[in-house]
Amino acid sequence: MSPKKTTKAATAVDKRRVILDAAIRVFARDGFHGCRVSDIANEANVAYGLVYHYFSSKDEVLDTLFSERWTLLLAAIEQEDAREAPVREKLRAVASFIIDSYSNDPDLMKVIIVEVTRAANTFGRAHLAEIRRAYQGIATIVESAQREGTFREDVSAEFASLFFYGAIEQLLTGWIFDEIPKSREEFEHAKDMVVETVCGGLEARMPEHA
Amino acid sequence: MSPKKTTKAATAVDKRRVILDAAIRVFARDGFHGCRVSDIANEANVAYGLVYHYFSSKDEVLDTLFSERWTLLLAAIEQEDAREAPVREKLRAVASFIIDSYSNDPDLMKVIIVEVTRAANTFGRAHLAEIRRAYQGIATIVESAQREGTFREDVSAEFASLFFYGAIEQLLTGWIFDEIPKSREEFEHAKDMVVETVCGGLEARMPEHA
DNA sequence: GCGGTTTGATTGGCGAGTCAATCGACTCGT
DNA sequence: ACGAGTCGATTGACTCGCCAATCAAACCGC
Repeated sequence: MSPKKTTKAATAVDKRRVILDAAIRVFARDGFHGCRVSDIANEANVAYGLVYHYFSSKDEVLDTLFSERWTLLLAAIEQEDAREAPVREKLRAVASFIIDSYSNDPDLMKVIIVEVTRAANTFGRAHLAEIRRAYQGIATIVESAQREGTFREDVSAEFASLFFYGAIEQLLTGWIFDEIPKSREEFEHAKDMVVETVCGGLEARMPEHA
Repeated sequence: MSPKKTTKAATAVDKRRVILDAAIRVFARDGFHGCRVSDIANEANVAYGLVYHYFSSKDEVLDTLFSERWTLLLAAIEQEDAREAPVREKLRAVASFIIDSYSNDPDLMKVIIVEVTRAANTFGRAHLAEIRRAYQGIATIVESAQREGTFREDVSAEFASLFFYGAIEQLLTGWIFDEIPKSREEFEHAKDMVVETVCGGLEARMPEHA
């Protein structure tokens, strides 16, 4: 099913990978609809037809890029979910994972967010289930915090997870469209701020009203 | 520049409007890229060419839909901004405006969010300035709350506004893709929860640490 | 010389945008 | 009143470029 160098090895590069990496750059630059398959082939220095040797369609290239990465995110969330630690720490780890993903590979994250996550009409539809799993993972983390009394219960875990994810996505969107500066420090600072804000809003208040 | 019925009036419907309304339905159903101009014309029961009589391109139809509505949002934000009232109330009004817009015209909001706001690559680019103005308006509201001590200052107004808007947008996205139930009560409840969560996280804490 | 890889010219269909022709409301001269 | 003339609104067949996808042939590595 999957290609590769079982025998090839050594000098031969994995062309499939080369194509995927080129696609990331092209999709990020021109958008999925704004580029031609030949642009991808060119960027990869590969013949047009080879793209179709490895992928059955232009869509499948995007699908693959998305799934590859999203799987990692899901794993990260599930791992935090299982861990024994304060909520803040868990959520901070999730925020950190997403933001680091962006800082390490802005193009890929741009493609995932702009072309898949947000374009849920066209593509997202196919990936809705995977996307939903991420929300649910976060919701699970929130729920356990509610159960142990750290988080208030009048904001449902489901909504809380949407807010949390939404805030982070908006952050990335800001970076993607150069609305806000991107530097190592900004990224770190941003993590603190999202977690502070959302967790702050979700934490159960001491009986201190007035 | 603008169309007619100065004399026409009465029976004559404003075809331009009919086309726009049809476009909302078609864009919402099939997506901007997934539909043909002829689909819009058909839905509007109007000849193909008429679309081009009123709009110079398919893009312009979408642009018009976006701007029409976004202008209202900006006005609402600016109005709240100017008003003398507690932050929570102002932000609640903004959240309310957006969520009500969705509940009154889900298709239009779907189009705006899915095809413009989030597709900032293609279209958003053109509307980035307008979109930014919304963020800035919200940020201004946050700033004034910081100045008067209601909101903490270690979460910048700029980021706070991103979180706030992001949370709301994610909410709409959830509704758009049927991830969460949509009923009058859900909408109201959702407003409370976003505002509670975000404002809760942004409010200055009483010197109560431990 | 066989099986998997790589090539790129070719094709087929599609859809945005054009345009020339018709329609019909309103004007105005008689 | 009436009809010829005007001009914007409306029509839909057609063009034209583009691009996803195919495919037959060349090209290895073993």
